[in-house]
Amino acid sequence: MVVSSESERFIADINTDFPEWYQDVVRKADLAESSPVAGCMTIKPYGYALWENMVRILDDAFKESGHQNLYFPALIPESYLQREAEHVEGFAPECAYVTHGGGKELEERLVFRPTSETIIWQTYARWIESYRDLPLLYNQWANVMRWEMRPRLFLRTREFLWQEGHTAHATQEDAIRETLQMVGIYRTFVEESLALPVYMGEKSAAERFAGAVNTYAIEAMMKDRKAIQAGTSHFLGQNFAKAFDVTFQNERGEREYVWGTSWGVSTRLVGTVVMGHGDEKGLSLPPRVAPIQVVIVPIYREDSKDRVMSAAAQIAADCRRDGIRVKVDERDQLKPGFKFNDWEMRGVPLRMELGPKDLDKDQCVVAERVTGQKEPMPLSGLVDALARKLGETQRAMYAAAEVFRAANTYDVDDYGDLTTLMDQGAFVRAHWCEGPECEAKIKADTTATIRCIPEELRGPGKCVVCGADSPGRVIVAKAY
RNA sequence: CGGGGCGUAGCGCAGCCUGGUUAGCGCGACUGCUUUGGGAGCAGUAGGUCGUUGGUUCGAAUCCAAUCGCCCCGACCA
Repeated sequence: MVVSSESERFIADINTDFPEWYQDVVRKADLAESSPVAGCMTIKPYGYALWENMVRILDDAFKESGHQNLYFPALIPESYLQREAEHVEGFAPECAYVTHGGGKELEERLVFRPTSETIIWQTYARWIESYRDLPLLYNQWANVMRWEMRPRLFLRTREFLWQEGHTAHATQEDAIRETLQMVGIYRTFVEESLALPVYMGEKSAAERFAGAVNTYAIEAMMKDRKAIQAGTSHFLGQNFAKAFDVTFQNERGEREYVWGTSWGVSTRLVGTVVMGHGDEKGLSLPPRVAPIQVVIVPIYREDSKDRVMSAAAQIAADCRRDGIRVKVDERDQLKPGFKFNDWEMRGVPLRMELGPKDLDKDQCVVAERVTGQKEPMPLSGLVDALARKLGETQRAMYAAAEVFRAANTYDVDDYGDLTTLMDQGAFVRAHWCEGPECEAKIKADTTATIRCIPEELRGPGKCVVCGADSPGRVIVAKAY
């Protein structure tokens, strides 16, 4: 416990003060800071590099599945937003407006997009005429604005970065297939690249996207045992097609409304990684998205400096050639011990210590961020060994997150047990009759919500609230 | 928007209750020397409209009012 009391000088204790810990890590790991405008954030280079790595992997997956990127403007005429009744009701309270331009008040106010369905469907109406134009599989990377009342860096900011896919299809089946495909891509990304297991399933009616027929989501467990929605995919039915009159002629020459989907993930994924893997030492990043995968800390005296530094530079060059993201910590005024702690706090998966004693033995010492284990490694074949170790770390982090989630997930059939567990923080798998009253009661009693309805938990039982027949268990948890 | 807490150097804080020289301390920054395998030492230097506005007073970081912002808990949310 000496270690944790030492650490308290730098970041708050993750076990006793999680929100403070989160703030400390985001700021001291140099991910982001708050801005002069309340609720907005400045994403710093280290945090942005993390986001860029996520973007690259996702963007590749979108393109491999046949999607193209495009870009719609940030400003939307207010009247567009009002075309779809449920949609406007859902978003109106959190819209920000542009009212003046060129020194004059505008004739029609412009909404800074809270999401782009309206302007996109307005446009799709002109782009789609025939079944030959379908499907339309488009995505955009953009910023959006929602005037949230309680902002937190990355988790809930008024402006954030995201991607929003908007597709149009000739048939309901195609649109549903697309909706499920995309939430599946998100699941693969979060599990394989962010090393966090998720529950994937449909949202309850109360949690559904405003304007959607069905919403699917992936939910991950954070270190405080709360849930975070890491990605969503919506089957829009023909709601927006009807609101914006988007029709096509089918092969028989008949007019039909198109079927739509939309899906997105945001910079909230950065907060998800922070809270999903962080520990008492700070940030801990999965190798696949870590901006720096290996940091080399050179150790030397004046007489051995040149020798160590040139060896470090050589190793770094070899790593880069094989696609490993490596950095040599050349800061001359800091002691190695400080650097060890600094890079651990910033979540770098592997640290290499390289000093004269190592060079004498043609080796280096490599420490793992997750386990704290140190081991000597020979310089010959080093790059392959590092690549292997990065892969092991990626898998170990997923396994650890899975163990943590399993230890905090309970099948519950008694309502009293459910409320007790929600006070402690946990995922509860409980039967639910699908009645909105029972869902509302859980929320009123515990502030927890039904996060999603996973397919793999389907099966008959009795509702944990009212005892009526239930078609399956759902995930109940407090959420971000 | 309701409840609670807080705004003093880049960061963290003391000073305020009980008004009074030149507003302090730690960390960080800068310079020099010595150091460097788990958070270095010494010496020196720089850095402040005390959140903002107004009021009380001979005199305000300190008392009063308003206002802005931040954090936590609730309602809302990617």
